[in-house]
Amino acid sequence: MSGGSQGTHRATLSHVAERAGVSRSTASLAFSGNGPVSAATRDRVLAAAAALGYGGPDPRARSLRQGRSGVVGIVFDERLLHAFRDPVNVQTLDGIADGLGVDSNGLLLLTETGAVGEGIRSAAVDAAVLMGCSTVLDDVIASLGRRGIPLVSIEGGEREGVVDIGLDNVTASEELARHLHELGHRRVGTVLLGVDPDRVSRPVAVDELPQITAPVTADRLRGAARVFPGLTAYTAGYNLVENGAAAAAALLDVPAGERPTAIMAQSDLLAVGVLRAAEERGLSVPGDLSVTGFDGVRIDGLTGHELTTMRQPAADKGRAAGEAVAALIAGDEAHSLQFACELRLGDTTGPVPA
Amino acid sequence: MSGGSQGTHRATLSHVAERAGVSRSTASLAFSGNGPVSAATRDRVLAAAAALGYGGPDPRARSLRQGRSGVVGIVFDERLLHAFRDPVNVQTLDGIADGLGVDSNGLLLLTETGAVGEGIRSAAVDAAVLMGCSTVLDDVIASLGRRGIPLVSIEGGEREGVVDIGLDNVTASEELARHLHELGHRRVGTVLLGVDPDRVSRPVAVDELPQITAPVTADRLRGAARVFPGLTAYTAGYNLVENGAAAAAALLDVPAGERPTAIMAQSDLLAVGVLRAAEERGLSVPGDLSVTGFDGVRIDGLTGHELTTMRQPAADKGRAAGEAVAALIAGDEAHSLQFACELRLGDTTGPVPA
DNA sequence: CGTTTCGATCGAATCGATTCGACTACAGTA
DNA sequence: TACTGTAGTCGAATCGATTCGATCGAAACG
Repeated sequence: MSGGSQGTHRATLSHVAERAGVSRSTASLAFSGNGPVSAATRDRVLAAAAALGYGGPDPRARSLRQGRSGVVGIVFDERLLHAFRDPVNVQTLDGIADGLGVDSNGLLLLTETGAVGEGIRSAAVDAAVLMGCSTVLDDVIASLGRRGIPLVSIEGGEREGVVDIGLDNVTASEELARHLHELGHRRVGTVLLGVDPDRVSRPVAVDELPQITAPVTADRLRGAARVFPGLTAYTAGYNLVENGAAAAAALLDVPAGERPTAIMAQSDLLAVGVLRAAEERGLSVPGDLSVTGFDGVRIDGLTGHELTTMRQPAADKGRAAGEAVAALIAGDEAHSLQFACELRLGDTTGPVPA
Repeated sequence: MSGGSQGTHRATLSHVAERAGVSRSTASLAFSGNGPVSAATRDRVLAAAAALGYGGPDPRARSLRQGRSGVVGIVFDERLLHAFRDPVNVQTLDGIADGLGVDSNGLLLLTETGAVGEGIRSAAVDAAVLMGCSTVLDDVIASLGRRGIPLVSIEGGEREGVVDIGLDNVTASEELARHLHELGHRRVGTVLLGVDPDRVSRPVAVDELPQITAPVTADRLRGAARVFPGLTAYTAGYNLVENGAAAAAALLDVPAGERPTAIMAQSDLLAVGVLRAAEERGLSVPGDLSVTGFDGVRIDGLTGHELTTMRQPAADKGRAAGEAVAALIAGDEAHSLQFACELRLGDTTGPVPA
């Protein structure tokens, strides 16, 4: 099979109109159904189109004239591979598609890979959803804002001119911490999501909190620190199981007396990594170590444990974002929104070891 | 935070040109850098743009004039939620982004949810990659073909005018089957991916093979049937763990003498479901039942087993598709391609029970 | 000094549709 | 019969850029 070479000139609406013996405007009406056109005329136009192999109005011209493309941009600050390995993002995306409804012409994925840089500036989108929250996006926001493109962020924190859809991360995280506290835990570690665009894996001091540019990370840490002011934090960089395991290793491989009795992972994916690290070290969960996650996603194939975690309504979040986008495009107002999480007790947390 | 109401009229290149005291054409050159423009002039233009809050050339107008948008459509025939739960699709997508390179302006996701129907026809894409293979796509292919838009399919089988990037599914599957055969297995079941757009979960007779519209499913079944002509097949509909478990249940819950000694799942996700179903029934793997998968994806959190499977180069496949698209857009030729899979022995297959 | 050359700029055509206001019949109404 | 309303159609303006060929001035050259 081969391809390429799209023949000579392609038929346009003018050709169709000429062949059907009507004006361009009438032909246009026949296709869009926006004006009164007699059945006979419409049939003639459609027949002419078929004869010429005309594939319908050119979306480029249409969107120029109408001033909108029906496309919504989804901006990530990492590779798709990483973004979509996280079920939360996938659920959110699905929710967005759902919330946008049938008027949408699709979601335009804009990523680090050569697209955010230029792509975001030269993509014909009617609105954009920001799924990352790195500072790289500041440029994007300014650029799109100047073009008058409505913006909605997911877990991006409050920003001027951007509608944000998020979670009650602080209180949710605090609730998890309180659960551990009630079980008697006092020496607690936490595995953080990325703290900055570099995504380096490293220890983080609690007093670095103000410098953390990712709102999710900062808020979840803040909530935990309310209960455990002296907790040890280590950032995993990427939200992947292996990074969770690496971070957990750093927290666990310390003199026995300093080892935390509980680790709060900022996501379920990271928590699975923590579980794995514990297993490798012969630590029983929750006997020797309690582990909590965050998100409440189903992780396929995770057997043997039911994770204690906060369930977040990712799909609802996405749907809300989609609806906000639709409203903004329609010229209506939309407001920032925070969803509540729900504690789900599993079997990975237990009383502090004696 | 709220939004909406994009003020009055937005600045255009003409306004910028006027304010900078140059012609529109010069202003355009200053932005695109496509012609000789003196540094002084360019500065004046950029300054005028900044003063007016001009956000750069309108992508809609640009794409109309240039005849291309830089956007590549990715067509799915299912919800994003399902599509992206499969790591293979995610890897492939990432590969596509990679293969397209930096000229790309992003990937436009077109899905069942209100987008394939109309969206695909009214989306300004330079080319499209077909990721599903249901017959729904036939319309799409015709429609896009008429518009002269190059098409590349992933595992779509040979089609007139479409470049296909796939795998050696038949021989790969046969190799897996042969492995089981060498271990002594004779009574074998298989869990199929979807066989038709309905995605119903049901038993499938081997002589239904010609009617299976999904090439992947058909080819993998064909390969297995070469070794085990009488194998029992059950289609899972969707490629999800729970569907795999349900299909496995149907294969396992039969009189003891008829129960298969091995189950070949057409994907790793389905295989995990099979493992789960076996576990629920107290069957040991590979003691009582051997299980094979397909894909060789890392399934986060799958512990306790190393799946015997065929590793497929999903990212390479995606990259090849991306490169094919890039070539077609550039007017070059591109050719269909089949990648080879590689057998990876795990601990889920063993000798047939005595 | 006249001519060529080249860099910088400009005017105008063009991409392919949508849409608004105007125009024409023709039907219905008083 | 004259008038109004409406369905159907058309012409022309418009969306906002890119790009080709022409023009113009100055520098380089013989």
